[in-house]
Amino acid sequence: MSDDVVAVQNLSEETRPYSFREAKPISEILPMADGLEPGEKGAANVCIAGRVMLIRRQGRLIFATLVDQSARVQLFASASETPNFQQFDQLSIGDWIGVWGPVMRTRRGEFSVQVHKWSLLAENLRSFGDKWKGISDPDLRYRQRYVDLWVNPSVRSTFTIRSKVVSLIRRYLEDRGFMEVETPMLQSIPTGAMAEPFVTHHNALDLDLYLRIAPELYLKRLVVGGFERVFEIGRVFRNEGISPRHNPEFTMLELYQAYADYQDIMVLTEELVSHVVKELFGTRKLTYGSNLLDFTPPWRRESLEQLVSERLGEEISLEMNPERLDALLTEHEIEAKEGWGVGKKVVELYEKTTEATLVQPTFVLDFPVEVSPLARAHRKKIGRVERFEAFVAGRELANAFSELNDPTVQRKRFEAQLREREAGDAEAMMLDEDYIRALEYGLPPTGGLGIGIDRLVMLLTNNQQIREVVLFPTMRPEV
RNA sequence: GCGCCUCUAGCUCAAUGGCAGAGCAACGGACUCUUAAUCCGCAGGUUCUGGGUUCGAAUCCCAGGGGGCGCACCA
Repeated sequence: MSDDVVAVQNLSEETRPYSFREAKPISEILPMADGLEPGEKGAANVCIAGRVMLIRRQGRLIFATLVDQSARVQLFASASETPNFQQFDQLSIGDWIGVWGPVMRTRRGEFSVQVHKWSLLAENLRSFGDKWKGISDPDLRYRQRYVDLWVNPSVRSTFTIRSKVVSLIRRYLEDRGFMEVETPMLQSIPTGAMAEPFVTHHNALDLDLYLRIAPELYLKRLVVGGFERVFEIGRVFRNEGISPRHNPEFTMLELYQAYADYQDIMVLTEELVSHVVKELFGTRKLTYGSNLLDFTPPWRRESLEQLVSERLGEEISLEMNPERLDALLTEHEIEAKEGWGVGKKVVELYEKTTEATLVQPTFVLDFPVEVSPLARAHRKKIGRVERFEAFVAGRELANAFSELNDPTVQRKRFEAQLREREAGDAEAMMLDEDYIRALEYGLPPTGGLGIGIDRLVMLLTNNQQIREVVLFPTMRPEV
């Protein structure tokens, strides 16, 4: 035994160990149950640590359930063999202890660790809630996630999966030659998406700065700079309403691949997502709500106009009769705002009527140029851009395009956005002069992709609420 | 931002105009093979806050606060 394991003389602060590093994960000792008969004690001693989450006192015999990150196991403490038995008897649910002793099977057959030596690592002074129901009040769960994680095992599982998802994506992209980079979160021109930013202030520069709403323009600058495959997984911030599907800060994956177009990115997207699903669950199918989703490539590819036409049973296109389009908007209770062009109206109609019906993974292609200021014009279809959104279970999973790389056209697109901004649209995209300058140096043909990690994790963990996949969702401060 | 719902002991919940309760947790005691759930005992409250109606309010009304859901916005 090392010096780490301090013999327990009493439970005072001074005797508590500063480390307990020889503890093994409980999951590693569980296989030692093999071959043990009920009532039999094993030969080997083990050392484990964790929280006491249940205690069953039988007088001079105590059963407890010790839980660590990996698993749980029963502790068996007897007055005759456990030192400081009286103190052990006084343990509370939630106390952290380290234990040393042989494995065994109780007479009833439960695999256990006998407590031959133990140490209080940290005391729990508070309640972990109802022994059976734990805590369920959402407010309490989000504010005190450290309790939620102990009393609701599925919560721990959700965040374990989240971590694996990010890790799998990172490894997948690195294996394909992508380089991970970090770009500014504090930006003087918050652009690259349509959203309202958070404002902050830098004192030394006496300068208002904005929390980024997207890393997009910086990542494309890096492609101009010669990094041909870059990605960033990071937080973005949007000053908008909070809802079951929106948290003010959320995590985006963005990637850019030189010499690729949106067709290449489509293949990358379906392969990336189906790879993650396969690695996590061993299959490319998964249940979300009442739907069985099949991520096996290739996913359906269909133009936005075709999809909305199918849905409504009549031809919808940018070239359709404008009066008929307006009539359809009215029919579907969409109130057209000042300045909406045909493209915006068609997209609104699509969003209102069609998006929710796209259950199986679907690539929605070729958006109107009007709603896509950073995407490159379609090589064949006038008025459209080479852009797709991936939809799954009625929700947007990814947004991607062949990147617009003509500085003159880009300037005109920004100027159109500026006019919308002046007309009162606070979320219209802002002009970034340096980005235009970067394009003037030459951006090769490039495909780009954005995936909302939180939404992806919701899908993969069968959660309908973003707060279930964000460890500490944004809340008002406690009063 | 708008609408609807909700807030009772540390936790999970009862009590719907008439004495604020239970289970779990806590606390005291008993118990050497238990499995969320032994037995006995003991405590535990600004019923979110502030007004109002009423003989009487956890309950009805008004305002405020926290939370949830829907809409809007978006990813």
